[in-house]
Order: sequence, then C-alpha cells, then structure tokens
Amino acid sequence: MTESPFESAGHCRLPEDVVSDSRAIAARMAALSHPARIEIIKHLSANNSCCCREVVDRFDLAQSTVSQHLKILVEAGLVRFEPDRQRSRYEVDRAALADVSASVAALVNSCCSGR
Amino acid sequence: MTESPFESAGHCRLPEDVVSDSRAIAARMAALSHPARIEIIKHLSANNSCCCREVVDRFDLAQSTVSQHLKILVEAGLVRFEPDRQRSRYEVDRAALADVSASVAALVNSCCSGR
DNA sequence: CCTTTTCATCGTTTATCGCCGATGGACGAT
DNA sequence: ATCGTCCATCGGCGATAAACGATGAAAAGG
Repeated sequence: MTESPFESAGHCRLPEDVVSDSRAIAARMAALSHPARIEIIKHLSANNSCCCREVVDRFDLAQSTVSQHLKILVEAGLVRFEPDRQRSRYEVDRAALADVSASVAALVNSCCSGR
Repeated sequence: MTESPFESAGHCRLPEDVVSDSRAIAARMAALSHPARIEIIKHLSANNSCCCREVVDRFDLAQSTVSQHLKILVEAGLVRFEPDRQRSRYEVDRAALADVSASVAALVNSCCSGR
C-alpha cells in the first residue's frame, strides 16, 4: 500500500492545512527538480513561446520525452498551453514562477525567524 | 541503461556549465520536493536543532524513514549534521537555504528579462 | 487524395523513491 | 556485564519517474 503519511489527513500529527501547504510547495518544486525541465523553462522564456518541436530540436531528447516534460510543467501550472493549428504553443507563466519563488522565500524566512 | 541526456556531457546540445547549473538547482529542489522534508526543515528551524528522535516523535514516520529524509537533506547541503554523543544533531543551514531561494529568484528573473 | 509534419498518448523497460522492519553499533545507566 | 536508548544502514516491496519507440489523430502542402 505504501500510502505516505502525508498523502492524507489523519496520518500525521500536524494540522492539515500546514501539511497541505507543504504538499503544494513540494509539488511545484518537484516540477522544477529535473534539469531538463529547468532548461526547458529557460528556453521557453528566452523565446517568448515555443512549440514542442522547437524544444525537441534544441535538446537531445525524444519528442515523446519532451512532450511529457512539457505536460508536467503545464500540470504544475508553471507553463501555459495553447493549441495553435497543428502546433502547440507553450509559454512560461511568469506569475506562477514568481509565486514559486515567493513560496521558497517565505519558507526560508520562516526558518530564519524561528518559524 | 536509461542514462539521462543531462547526466553527462556530450548528450546535450547545450554548454556544459549551463546544464550543470540546472543540475545543481534541480538537485536542491529535489531535496525540497517532499512534504515530509519541508516539514522537517521547518521543525528543525523552529527548534534550533534536533536529534533524530525528536523528529520521529513529531511525525508519524518510522525512525528509519526519518533518518533517510535527514540524510537526503544533509547530502543536499541544506542541513548540517553533527554527531553528539550517542545522539545526532541536525541543524538547518540557513545560508544554504537562502542560497536556494536566491537561485530560484535568479531563475525567475532570467525568465522575466528574456534570459 | 496522399504525404509530411506536428504532437499527444500508450506500452514497455529500467531506475529511483518512499516506506518499513530488522539488524547491529555506540553510549549511558544500572 | 547487561540492559535500554538512539541511530544509521540494509534488504525488500510497491509505486512512481524517466526514457524511448510506435501509433494514430489533426493540420498543411503537394
């Protein structure tokens, strides 16, 4: 079963809202915890938006792999997706990215002030 | 074999230093991309330092699991470890944490200024 | 209509994660 | 010396992640 104690309430001795907060942060961190996805983010933002093919051409990754990474970034809310003819337009959501940055900063701050 | 294109040089069409930069960020993000580890970080910093047992008592996780999480945090350079008699003292490295925050902020900034 | 391009998705394989119980080492106390 | 406590590590197990090739749908071009 495995069922992590942090997956659902009741398995942890902490208030649920605190934990769910950590879960939310962790989820977005997870999306950024792969070098390919960080590079993709940079590439997307350098150009203003890219289709999948452009990313594939730039990195030595199979098209299916790139598509997967893009999907993960979209699901994490860090990248916006818009179908454009037979292409797909992927665009960095700068606000969401800034939000992640703010979350990390908040965590760091809470750690420096004794929570 | 699997061997990610980002694991070693030559598999990627990008300058190695750039990629290794992304790898470094990704590694630290990975350490923070688990709710338990975020909670542990908070707990460590709320108290000034903890031994493993204190963390175990606080969360519903087996001692071996907590020890594992702590090890991951130490290896990521986010937590300092110091053996203290038969106990272990774990302490948040606030500078390292601030560094992570800065890295993320830099990534976000580079994305906002067109890299 | 047929071909090419672009892309998402499926299925597979391999590696890694997350969790646990068990084991054993190192101390401290009795 | 023996016991209890604290801890790191090992082995195992199920779940998840990461990579790929193959397939098929949707457009665009011939």
